[in-house]
Amino acid sequence: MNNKELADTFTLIANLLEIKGEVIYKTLAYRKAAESLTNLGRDANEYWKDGKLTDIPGVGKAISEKIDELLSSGKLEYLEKLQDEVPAELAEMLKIPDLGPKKVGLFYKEIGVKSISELKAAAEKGKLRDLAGMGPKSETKILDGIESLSRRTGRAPLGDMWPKAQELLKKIRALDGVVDAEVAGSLRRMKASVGDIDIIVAATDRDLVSKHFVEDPEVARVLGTGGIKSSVEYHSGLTAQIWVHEPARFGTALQYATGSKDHNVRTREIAQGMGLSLTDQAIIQSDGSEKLYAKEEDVYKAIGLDWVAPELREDRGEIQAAQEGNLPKLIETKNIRAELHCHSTWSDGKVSILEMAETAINHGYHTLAITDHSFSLGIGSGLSIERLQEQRIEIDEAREKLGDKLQLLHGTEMEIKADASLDFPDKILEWLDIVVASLHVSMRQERAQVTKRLLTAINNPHVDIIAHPTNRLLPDREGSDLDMEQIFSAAAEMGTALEINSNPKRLDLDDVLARRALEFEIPLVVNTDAHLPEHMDFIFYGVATARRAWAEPKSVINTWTAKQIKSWLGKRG
DNA sequence: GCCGTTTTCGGCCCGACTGTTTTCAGTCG
Repeated sequence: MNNKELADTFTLIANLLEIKGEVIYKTLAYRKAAESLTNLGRDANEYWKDGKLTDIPGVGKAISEKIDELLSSGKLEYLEKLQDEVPAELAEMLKIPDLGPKKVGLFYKEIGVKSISELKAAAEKGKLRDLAGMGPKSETKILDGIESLSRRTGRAPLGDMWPKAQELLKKIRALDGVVDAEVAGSLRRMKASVGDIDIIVAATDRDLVSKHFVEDPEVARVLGTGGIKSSVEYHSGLTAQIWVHEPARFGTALQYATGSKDHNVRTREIAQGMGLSLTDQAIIQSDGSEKLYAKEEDVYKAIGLDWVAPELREDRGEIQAAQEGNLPKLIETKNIRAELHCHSTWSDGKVSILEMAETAINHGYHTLAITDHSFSLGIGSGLSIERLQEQRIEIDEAREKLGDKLQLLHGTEMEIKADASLDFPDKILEWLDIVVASLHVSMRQERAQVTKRLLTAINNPHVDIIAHPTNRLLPDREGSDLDMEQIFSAAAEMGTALEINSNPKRLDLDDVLARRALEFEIPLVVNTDAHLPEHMDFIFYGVATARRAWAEPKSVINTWTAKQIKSWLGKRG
């Protein structure tokens, strides 16, 4: 069982306990443990083997015993017993908007409703309205919620949501009386997948802004609207909400809505310790008076913290760093000066080598590596050794045209085959300027084999970069089952760089693994894997992921000078 | 169920909105 499966198990337990009506703090403890396992960056099996499960934050005696049972036997008696009382299907009903654990529990206990389809039938027959706390409106709301669930998209990749949020933001900023507006929530924290769009608005006429927001013709359903908060669902299935505040409260409002929840719990604790109460409206002093903050920086300052970049606000140590003045000087997109993984028409890219080179120059880069696929990747029309040698001629021609405007490197994205052999012999790898290795096939092999494939590449001194190491695809395809600790050890030993692939469908390594790689002092590289000139804009998402991993420019090789990159490659053979 | 710079017991962030009530419970973020 991997971390995600453990986390899913504890999330299920939390949901079932909540429906059962267990004290809320017990369910919170299970959720906290699930969250913690997801953000761990190390395989929980490692902790288990060392007998150190309780070192994991939020894991104490009871939960560590459950992890032990799950890892030993793959089963959990506690969960099986719990399911006798509360069927696991009930947890599915929690996905219906505006329906929570109390109501699900009520419907189950009172009229035996176990599934969404049974709930729908009961609502249509008017069987819900007479239950305690229910009425005709609540019944209709549930039917609307079920319908909305079928329309909703769930969490979507950051790359899909970000442009939509920017459009919405533009619309809102253009409204009368709007002074300022910013995205908040997981979108502002640049999480790889995002549930909905949160926007904080500073406005002089707050009602007018809310009115325009909910009356937009693209709105399918108004989920709620009040003096401060309004939320809507668009015909596309996307949901968005805005909080409208007076401009003087914009700082606390933005801080609050950016989250994460756990980060906010910490900031509030600190405020409490100072006799203050931090809310989305203001900081309330011990005498009850309000202090207003228009700027987020000043909110952090007021509770003794340096301003924390949104990408770090996950309660992964950033609060302590902010207290001690130790926050990292995070990498920025403008620090990126080289692209070391892209494709041309020689394989599955859409434009010529020269066009990619010009795009790189327009991005202000000093170095570009052309890394077309190698031959065993049939779908990417990979290059044979002969074709690779022919490609060198075109590279040299391009070099002549470009002069000193760009350092153009001839490389490959070499396939690591299913049997762990590499596509090119060492002689060819040595001849190339740069070697990026990756796998695209047989990613569902068992852990030992798929790990061995990456280790073979890492341990070859001619391989410089491992691209998209886990091969996950957002939103749904999980990465290969890899022993990441072994891979990190080997990469650290060999000095092989690991990629953060900036394509928003990949973002691989993810933030958690990239941070772990930095702990091993492994060099990172943020590449776009561009197949089109426009793809080079993806760098924004890759850098965001690097920021979430606490990366500083010096740890990312494509922030280095052209000379430094050339010299690094030269030393690697 | 977890945790400790007042605590090994007693807390655990805080408020908006809605629909049901007639002062509050449930849901959400």
